[in-house]
Amino acid sequence: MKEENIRENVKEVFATYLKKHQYRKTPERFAILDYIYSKEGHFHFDAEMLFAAMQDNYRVSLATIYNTLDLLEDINLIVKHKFSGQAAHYEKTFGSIAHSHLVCTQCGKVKEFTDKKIRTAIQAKSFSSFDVTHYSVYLYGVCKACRKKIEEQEK
Amino acid sequence: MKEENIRENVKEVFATYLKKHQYRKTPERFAILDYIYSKEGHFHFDAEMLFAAMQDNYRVSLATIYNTLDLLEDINLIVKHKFSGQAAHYEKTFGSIAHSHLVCTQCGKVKEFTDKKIRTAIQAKSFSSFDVTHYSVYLYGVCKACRKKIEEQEK
DNA sequence: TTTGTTGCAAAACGTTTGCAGCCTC
DNA sequence: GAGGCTGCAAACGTTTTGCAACAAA
Repeated sequence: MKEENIRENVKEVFATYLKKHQYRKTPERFAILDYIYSKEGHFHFDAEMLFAAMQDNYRVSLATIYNTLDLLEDINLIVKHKFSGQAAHYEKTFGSIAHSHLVCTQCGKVKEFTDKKIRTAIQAKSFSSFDVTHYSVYLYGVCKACRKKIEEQEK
Repeated sequence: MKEENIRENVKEVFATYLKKHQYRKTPERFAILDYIYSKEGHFHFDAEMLFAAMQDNYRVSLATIYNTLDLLEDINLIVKHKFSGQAAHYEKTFGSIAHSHLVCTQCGKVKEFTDKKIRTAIQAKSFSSFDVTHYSVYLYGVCKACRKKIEEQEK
């Protein structure tokens, strides 16, 4: 699916969800969704970043951002990650391939990678008493830059 | 390795680490480590629980607990999990088989499971510019109990 | 003796909540 | 017009920090 279509499609998904639950279609909610899906690639963000970045386009309060992120998480239009840092990170899911994360325990940087074997192994798994909607894989370790720093320190 | 040996072994690992970095071997630090490794199976805990539970044996402040948990995380004697809830959860790693987590997005309950295919697929992966030390797999979804509740609500 | 570590309390941080006014339905 | 939603600020729970007293090396 093309980027453009996705951007429209997720709006529909959100609208349908809101209608079903008799929640209201407010401009704030759609502004937030659209901002997130206007970004290409694996756009990682937290609530504060979104708040700051959106000031230019459409002004919304932090409380509303949190509220809306919760709704979007409910319908799996975004995923919430809790890496080791303080703030929760979010990323859009629709139209993106399931991927895993490399998290550097030294500097906290996060990189994505995809691996077919991992994806297949996880998707093959099923449970009688649990309906899986999505998943996250985190590999922790030390990135090249931090490895170098450590080696230099040890000299 | 027997449980008893593990309990002794991790103390050595910790002691070696402390010595290497010229940190001090305080009774508080070893009391915390030993308490964690005195529990059998996949012992999940957060800082507050540990603080409360340890009062009987050896009194330590919350600040020291956080300090020590950080050190133990550094040497991978424990893993830190950040589920969607509030407080970070920890669990011991030494002597336990790598496992994945099922997280219910409704009630927040966490169950463990092991899957050889997933384990193999992840362990087979290697990176030229990243040294993996450990990993976490989370499958999100809805557990049986919550599924029932939702179905009843929809009637 | 030196200096890292502790306990305590206060501060910091991300997130949630209460409330008055607003705007969708 | 009714009631959900917003922005604001205050409150919350977890984690970190500053500091004086303490204790490991």
